[in-house]
Amino acid sequence: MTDPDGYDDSFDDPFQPIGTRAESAPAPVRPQGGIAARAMAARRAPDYLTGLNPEQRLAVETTEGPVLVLAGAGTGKTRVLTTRIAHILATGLARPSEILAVTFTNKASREMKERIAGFVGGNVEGMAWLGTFHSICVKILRKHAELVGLKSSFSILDTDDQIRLIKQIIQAEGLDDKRWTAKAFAGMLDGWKNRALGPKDIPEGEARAFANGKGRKLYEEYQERLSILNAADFGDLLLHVITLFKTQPDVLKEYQRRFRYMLVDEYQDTNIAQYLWLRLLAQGNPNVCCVGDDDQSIYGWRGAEVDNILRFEHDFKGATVIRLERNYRSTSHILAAASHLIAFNEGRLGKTLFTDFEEPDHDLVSVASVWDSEEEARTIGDEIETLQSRGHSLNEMAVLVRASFQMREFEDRFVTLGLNYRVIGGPRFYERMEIRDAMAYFRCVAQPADDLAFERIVNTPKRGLGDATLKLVHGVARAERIPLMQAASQLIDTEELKPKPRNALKSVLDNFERWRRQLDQMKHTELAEIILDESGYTEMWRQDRSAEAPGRLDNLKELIRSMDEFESMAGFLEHISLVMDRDSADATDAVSIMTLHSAKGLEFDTVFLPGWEEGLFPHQRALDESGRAGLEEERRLAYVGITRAKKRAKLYFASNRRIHGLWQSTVPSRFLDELPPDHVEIAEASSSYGGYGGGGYGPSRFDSHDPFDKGSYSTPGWQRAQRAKQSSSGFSDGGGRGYQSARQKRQGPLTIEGELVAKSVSDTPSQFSLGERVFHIKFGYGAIKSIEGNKLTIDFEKAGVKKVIDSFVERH
DNA sequence: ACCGAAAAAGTTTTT
DNA sequence: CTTTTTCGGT
Repeated sequence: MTDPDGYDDSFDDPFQPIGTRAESAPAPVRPQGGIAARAMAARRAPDYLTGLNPEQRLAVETTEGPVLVLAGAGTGKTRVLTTRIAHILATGLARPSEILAVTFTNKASREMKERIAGFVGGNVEGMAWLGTFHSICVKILRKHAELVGLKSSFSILDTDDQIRLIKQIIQAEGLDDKRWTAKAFAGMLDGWKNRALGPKDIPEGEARAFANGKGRKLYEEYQERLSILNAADFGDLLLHVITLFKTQPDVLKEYQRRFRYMLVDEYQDTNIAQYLWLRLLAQGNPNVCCVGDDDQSIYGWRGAEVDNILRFEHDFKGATVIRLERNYRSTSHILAAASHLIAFNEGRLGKTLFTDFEEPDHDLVSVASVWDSEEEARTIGDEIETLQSRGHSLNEMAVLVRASFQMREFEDRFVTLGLNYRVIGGPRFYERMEIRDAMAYFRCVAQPADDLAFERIVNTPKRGLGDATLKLVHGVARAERIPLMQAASQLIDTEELKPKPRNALKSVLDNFERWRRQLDQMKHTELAEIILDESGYTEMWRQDRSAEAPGRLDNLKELIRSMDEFESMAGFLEHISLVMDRDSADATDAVSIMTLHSAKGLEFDTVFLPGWEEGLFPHQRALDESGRAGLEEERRLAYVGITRAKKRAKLYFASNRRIHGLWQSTVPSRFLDELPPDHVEIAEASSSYGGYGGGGYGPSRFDSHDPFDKGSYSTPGWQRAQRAKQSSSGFSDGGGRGYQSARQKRQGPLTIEGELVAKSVSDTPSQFSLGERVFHIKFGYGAIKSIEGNKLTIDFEKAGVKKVIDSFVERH
């Protein structure tokens, strides 16, 4: 791309439309459905359309007006999106630079680019407006920065910079930064910005909730600081563009005119700000196509507004809604399980997935009970080995957990088994300490006014420049209104500093000056190496004898290697703030371990789903904090998990789990009871199972290990779903008394029609006394050493000292 | 200014 | 039980 902002791109489109467009003609405006257009499309019977089913084809060919494509899991969503773009290009309806295609992640936009390239023959450079919400906003903002009070060279703060900045503001305000943490405020800020609320717009209640009513003031101050630093945080990228569009009608018109067709991926994940952004653009042009699945909305907790997709028809008048329900991924059992489960949710647009993929020998969805997380890992490890020995590739297997702490147990087990695995997710490459440090050095060289970067590395490695010195520098900087580095160099010339810090500071500044001079003279990768070397940074890690140190050095090498792809240091820094995920394109065969959240969009032949227990999944916190909505989001997460499986879905629940160091008994997840019995098998009981089911709580049909007993299937929720499902035929299952009466007796978490009312841990004082001899199903006999509420510390005769919950032991 | 010990907290994640 | 962050002593 010759033009860096891709905006004033000339008409040298790399795509040659299949249509009859004259070479020098301006963009054709053709009435959709016009005879010529249809003839044009028909003439070639383009091969890109031939493999589509009727709904997919409709979604591709309905180019005019608002379109909502409800694409269930595995129904070819990405295919529709990319084919639609290819179709618009091929029929000459728009040029590549006139299509806006928005995704959430860089990964998604990269994939889309690749797939469009497949259609159009390699060159997708013309698709200047295919990218994430944020990258597109940056592109717009760089062009019009002055109109919203920024300079075009503004820098983008990442989460870490943001937190440190907030911390400074909180301290400057004289607040206790322990009582009012920067992290907490960052969370509130995020919430506000997700809803497109500026300092003046935030609700009074929320403004008061933080720091004795200083919330609004802090927000204002934070924005002020950002503008002084000529910086924007991630939320600002969107908000500034919204402001720009609202205050500059001519600019808005320009973009409305430019974007003839707009596409949004994963629409169920959009927040309010993103919605408003889209609405502004769509005002001038109704050709908006949003693709999403309300049943896969799992990011409500970070601001995603399911309402956006639920209200689409209302918001975009005359919208065509197309449902993609034919699933190309999973067996009928897996689909039945997922569909039955998700039917328990109320607020949904409703889709029913179906498939032709039906063979008598398909595995049922399996549910297995295990004693504890250790046995869970052992069982899954064994099953993986069995599958592997039958010739299944490890790449086609995944363990999907609810929370990351569950991963360790599997890693441990797989290590002892010598099973190859990879963990997906976790800290991103660019979030690692060493990468951020190195980046801060580069930023200081390339952007001398980058205070946050300077602060980060001024004393890394240790140079004897602590708080005291830094405070002085800060004081000068604030008084003179100059960047920290400039302030530091002034300070050196005075006598205010003691000789030791003074020399240290001087040597740091001298270094930066030297590096800056070398910036234009040598290759940026070479300079980067020199910087890390001469600053003593690499040496610092070489001295470090901790286990991670070698890995960190490797990461630094990797960082330098990745810089090679960029033209210059500045070019590298420009891109890095928005795009830098490590491409772990690992060729080795390995089982994947990841959270359910990071599994969205992926698929595997076999999916292992451990930890289906109340409190963990659905997670207690989701229930406590968001009630019904929280439960429904958890259920969607379960739906996402099951639908990742192509051939085999295997679910597990443990009767006992160690949470925060103490053993707790657990109840099988209500989601297990929401699965359709005909498509589920209860897996064989494990040998080590002691016959102690459910930890003394109410029964679940999964307490039974008799493979012939599929349980009663009569929980209230199950009946409700049955009624919903069969309401057309008037059929209703009348059973269920047995379970209900048992449920009323149980002492565990109290639920009323799926809504949790009591907390998980009982607050009644323990009925045990010190020194008492007790029996525990796992650890055997022991004596009570101490009691804290319902937590007992017990010295077991065989197992040693353990902490357990009192409901776990009985008097003896 | 730096290091070690104690205390606190401990879903989910992208840009 | 772990990991991370903070506090206090040297």
